[in-house]
Amino acid sequence: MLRIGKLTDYATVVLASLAEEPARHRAAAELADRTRLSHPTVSKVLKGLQRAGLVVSSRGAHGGYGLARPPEQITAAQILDVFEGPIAITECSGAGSQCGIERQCRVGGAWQRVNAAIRRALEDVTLRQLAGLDSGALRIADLASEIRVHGI
Amino acid sequence: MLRIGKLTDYATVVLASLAEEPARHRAAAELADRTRLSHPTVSKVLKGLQRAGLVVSSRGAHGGYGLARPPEQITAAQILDVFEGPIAITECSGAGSQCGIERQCRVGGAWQRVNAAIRRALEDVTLRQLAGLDSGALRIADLASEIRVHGI
DNA sequence: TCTTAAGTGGACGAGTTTAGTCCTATTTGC
DNA sequence: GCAAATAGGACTAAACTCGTCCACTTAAGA
Ligand code: FES
Ligand code: FES
Repeated sequence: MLRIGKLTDYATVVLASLAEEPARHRAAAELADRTRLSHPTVSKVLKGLQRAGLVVSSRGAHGGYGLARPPEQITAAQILDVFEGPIAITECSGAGSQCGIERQCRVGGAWQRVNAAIRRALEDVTLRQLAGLDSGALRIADLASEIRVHGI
Repeated sequence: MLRIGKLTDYATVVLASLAEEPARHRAAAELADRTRLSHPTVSKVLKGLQRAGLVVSSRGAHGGYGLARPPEQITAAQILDVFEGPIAITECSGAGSQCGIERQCRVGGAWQRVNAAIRRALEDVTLRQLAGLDSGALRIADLASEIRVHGI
């Protein structure tokens, strides 16, 4: 149903790899090796993440990338924003939207609420959780995933 | 961030239009007029919805489309499924996925949980709510939208 | 100082997906 | 039989995604 781009998926994998040892910096080539992705692609992903402020970089020989913050302070929503852009679930949201039928359509508002709800859910998920580093990580399948929307 | 296709958006608008008077059938041309969309597009959308079982059709002169069920029995998730397909939030989910790095990647599981959470949220939203027909519809902006994910 | 290993930025093209239109066949009411 | 309507599918044009590549910059170390 809903889809995120491959780039975002790659970003998650790369970040998860970095999260294993948050203190250490790693070169793009090393990350490419660990994640089994091609070097140019990992490089592109990291460039985006750096511009977004999720990772910090050091140039020159012995350079590399590291997490800008501890894994529990990086959320899925932040990762999504990097490559998916600020686009909302529907075209008709926010300023400058050229929907054309906004007048006779009351649907827009409801979708935006759904959108906001999803966003909040994504903000509750941290990189630490995505990377499976949480204490309860191994029992992940047993935990109850409870999600609820009130008053859409 | 996450995006749904225009077709899905159109489908919602058309269904909302049908939901205003669930009992009556309407021709595609009339719906096109109401929604300010082009006739071929509305037609395509309705064909899809019919195949998915969300609307029923009658052919021949004086034919038209009507909701297959009352608006409160049609969910946002069902509408999404029609045009967005069964694809999940990431490529690496379910059978036949050719991710290639599944082995060294623990991220997949977490994304699937996020995906499931979003899906449940969408299943809680009915067409009646999307169309703004609910009793509290006019106060929609005041209601608290509460969404939460536990134990991702 | 010079070399080399890294990141930075942007451009590019192939491939895929989406959106919208059109045409033809089929069904039904008059 | 004719007109009005849906059904199905083919088709094209446009948009977007992805992955790659190249020229440039920065810094470490011999
Ligand atoms: S479809 Fe654009 S505002 Fe409703
Ligand atoms: S990226 Fe495919 S399983 Fe993790």
